[in-house]
Amino acid sequence: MPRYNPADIEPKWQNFWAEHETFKAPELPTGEKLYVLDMFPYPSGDGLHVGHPEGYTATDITCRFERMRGKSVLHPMGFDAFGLPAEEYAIKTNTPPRVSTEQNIETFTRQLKMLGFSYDWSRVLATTDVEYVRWTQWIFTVMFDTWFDHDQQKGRPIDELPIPGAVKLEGEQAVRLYQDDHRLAFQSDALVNWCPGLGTVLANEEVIDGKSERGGHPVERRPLRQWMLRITDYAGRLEQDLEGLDWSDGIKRMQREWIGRSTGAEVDFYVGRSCAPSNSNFASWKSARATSGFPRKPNDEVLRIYTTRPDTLHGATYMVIAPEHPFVDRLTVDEQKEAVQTYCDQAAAKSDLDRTELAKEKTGVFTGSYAVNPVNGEQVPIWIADYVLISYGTGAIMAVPAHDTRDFEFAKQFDISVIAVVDPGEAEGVDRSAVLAGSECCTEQGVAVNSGEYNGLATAEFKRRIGDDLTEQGTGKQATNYKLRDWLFSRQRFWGEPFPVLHELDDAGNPNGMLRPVDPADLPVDLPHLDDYKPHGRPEPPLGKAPEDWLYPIIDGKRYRRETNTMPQWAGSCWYYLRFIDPTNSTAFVDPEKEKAWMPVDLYIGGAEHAVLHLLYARFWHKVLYDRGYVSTTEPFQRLVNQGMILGEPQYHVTPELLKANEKVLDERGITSVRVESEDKVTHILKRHSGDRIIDLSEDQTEKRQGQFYLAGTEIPLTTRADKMSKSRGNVVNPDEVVREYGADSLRLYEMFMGAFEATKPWSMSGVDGVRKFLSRAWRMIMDEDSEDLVLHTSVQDVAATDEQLRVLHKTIKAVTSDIETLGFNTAIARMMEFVNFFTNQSVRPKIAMEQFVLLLSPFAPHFGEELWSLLGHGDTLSYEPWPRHDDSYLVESTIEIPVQVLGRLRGKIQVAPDISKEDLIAAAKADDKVKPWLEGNPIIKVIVVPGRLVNFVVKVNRDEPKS
RNA sequence: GCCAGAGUGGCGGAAUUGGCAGACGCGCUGGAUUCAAAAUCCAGUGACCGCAAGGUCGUGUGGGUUCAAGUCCCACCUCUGGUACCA
Repeated sequence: MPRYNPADIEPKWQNFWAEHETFKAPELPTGEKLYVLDMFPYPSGDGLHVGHPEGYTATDITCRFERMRGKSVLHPMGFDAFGLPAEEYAIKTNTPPRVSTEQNIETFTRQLKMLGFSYDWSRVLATTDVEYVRWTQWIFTVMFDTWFDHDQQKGRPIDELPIPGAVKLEGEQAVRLYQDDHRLAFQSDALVNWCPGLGTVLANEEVIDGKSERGGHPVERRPLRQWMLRITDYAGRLEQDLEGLDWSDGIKRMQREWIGRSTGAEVDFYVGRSCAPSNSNFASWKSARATSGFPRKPNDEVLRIYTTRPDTLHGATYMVIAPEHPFVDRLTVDEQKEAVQTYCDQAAAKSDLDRTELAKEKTGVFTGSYAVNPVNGEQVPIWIADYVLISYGTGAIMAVPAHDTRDFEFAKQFDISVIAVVDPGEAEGVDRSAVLAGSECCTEQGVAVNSGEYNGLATAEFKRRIGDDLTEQGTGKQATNYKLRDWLFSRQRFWGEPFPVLHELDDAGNPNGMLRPVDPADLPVDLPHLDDYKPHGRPEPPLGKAPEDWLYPIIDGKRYRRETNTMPQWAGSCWYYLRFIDPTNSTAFVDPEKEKAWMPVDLYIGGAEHAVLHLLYARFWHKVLYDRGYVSTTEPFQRLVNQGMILGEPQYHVTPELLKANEKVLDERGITSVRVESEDKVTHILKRHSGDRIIDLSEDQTEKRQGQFYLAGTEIPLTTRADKMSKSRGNVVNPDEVVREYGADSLRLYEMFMGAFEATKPWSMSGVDGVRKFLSRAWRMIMDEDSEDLVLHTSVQDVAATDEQLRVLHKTIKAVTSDIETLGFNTAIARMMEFVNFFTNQSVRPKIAMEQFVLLLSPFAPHFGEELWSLLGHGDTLSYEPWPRHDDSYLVESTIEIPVQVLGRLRGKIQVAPDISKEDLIAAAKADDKVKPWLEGNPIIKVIVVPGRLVNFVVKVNRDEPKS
């Protein structure tokens, strides 16, 4: 009695594929190429999550489908294995990170293979592989060797950097320092995100709401010397090139917002040498500027600000500089020194979290000095306030309270005058007179007032005019700014790539500030063995405790100290898609010919959580490699699709109050609960005992009345909600268990059947059961389950198909093919279910139809497909069988059903020939028994006919004579 | 607060873009098979009224456009994600 038994057939075919290297990709594509990539997993200690196989199955279906359509498919897999979580796990389990990482990779590999993905496993890599690290470090040296030429908008070799004569005169050291100052990889002393909980600094992208993305530890601002990558130089191109990419609008928008391009003007306000500049000094400064023009770098005489609204210059009633601004000291008058000092100290002590969450009320302090507004010669007071950030624009602003909400709040707080310079007109929701009187703030565009010669200009025109005027006067210029900050690239942890950089030491053994990249021939710089690599909460990296011979290499008689920071987790994932093309190359990171043949990635699938991290960083590295001639495309990932998140099964929640009030009732029913906290809310998930396990309530323990769920037979209201899978909620689904119980093909099929690929959707174990039943039904459609041996069902015969059978078959081929092309996997499966429902009822099932069906199903359920393909009498794998093609001529039906509406409501249905004429169709509709009564006594005004779809009669209803 | 996306039976979800709402699956009900059960097969299954034929209502809420609205427009509510002094 051979039933469908995945436990037998799945390992069998997995072994077959491995033995025959069925999915080995050619070195170079033969014919049309297709590079399909999954976001490689981070091999955590928990093993694969059911979220992983969702994307992996989607790419696998696409690959298997396209292989059958004759394309050369590259479909690799690897592991992103450096970084914090792996290291934390290693510490927790007290194993060296390399050992625990390798164990985790082994688990992941076993699980991935168990799911039957058609990866070319000969290309597998991990970012922690020494040979991989070598090339990650090599790419870093390329970044180190590159400066960004803003005129050409291109990264160029550092020895092409023009050195100013003055620097040259200072000697070789000065030249080297000047170069270091321009490299894409450089060191900086800026304020960084220091996370004591993790014992490392973090990139801006890794800080969310003032907490670390990993672990949610608080993050504080600290000045520390760190390695940075000059991603801001590429901000313009990173934004622009999004245009040509086939990504979802959502992800593009998120990247655009993160890059945060804005255009406006930089304007110099005269501050002179004294704290209250005089009019005559201002006048002479202004006339000097008219001839000298706007300097690239401002001197001490001016305070340079950035604004997106140069049209509101006349409304600037005060200025603000950030507490960290270099002019704070010299602009502070003696009487204000103490107050300013106190304020700046407070601001420095504030964490990012304090600055944002406690930002309800504006704070600030007056410096006592004034600047002169270049457009009208007015003196305006200069304040210090932490609502201005040192890291954006010039760290200083002109404040226009009438037309900027933040400035308005500040002005109200400190009683500063408000002058309206934009008349918003009679717009809805705007109190025009209040705005003009300065008692309300309006940020909308409008027409200029109180702006001297500019009065009457519309905002856009004003901006253009004043931009030109400022340029001519040498007091300002158009400027573009980005929210994006340079990428903080070093970490004070052990488990990452060591920087291939050496610090030159002087005779006393101290670094002299000179850097030397490690020679490419000496790469990789491997991690040394450390007995203790644990973080200690201080910013000194653990590699500082490395053995002397590692830490202090001697080259050409010179002693160096190695850089002891390590690279962040993101380094390895920035270029892995390139290494997959040529994973064993020992002379280059990728062979140029192969790179050209396979790139770009045609389909990239992964979670949306990488929108501003991995996807931004990888694009940046790719552009640098492109500029330096190492890759042939400007963008790495042509088409990107984000899979939706898979949530746990819905669970029943009650509020803490209800739980307390109903303790007794719940107890009597053997119901227990699990407390969960999310954000600031606390709820309790109701659970019950099953043996010695605690599981979720069953459906019949609840009931729905008037749209509200209650605990069955009680008045206790329940909220039902599907949440992210987490151990604390007890709703994590383990793929191993699913495969054991239902098989890999069922898991794959279910993940695709759950709903739209990009939608968030809840897990349901009975849904897995449903697709498993479908596979069993499909098995029985072809195989005789009652026989002792593996024989075909007697209905499966080598005969021609009937017209109806052909129609069903070709309809299915057509639908499944186009659904796979658009990643509409759920509906493709529904169509195949319909096919099985139809053919199970056929007493004769043409073998050819069964074979075509098996081919259609095989990308979804590959083990099932291979097994039946072989039972249908084929000797080899079906992986390269031609994909079934549909023939439209089989799809035509002899009669079609047309709905007939009267006044837009369905009143009848008629059977007609598909090619019926309009007139005949109307006549047939009128004649229909169900339709007739609705037309009687009501004159037809209009008839709407949509050929092949419907007929709709628009009638004049005669109210006086109701129809009988 | 701002910016996206979503809200469809008891549940997961379909719906060629304005043309028969609820495909497909789960669950449920009834029947067949069985000593019995599991499995399987068949039928039914949005709500309400009706013996029935049939009718009325129905895609978060309220309005609108249209012969026709889940789909388009306006206002609002709820949920999910992103973002948060970026001048």
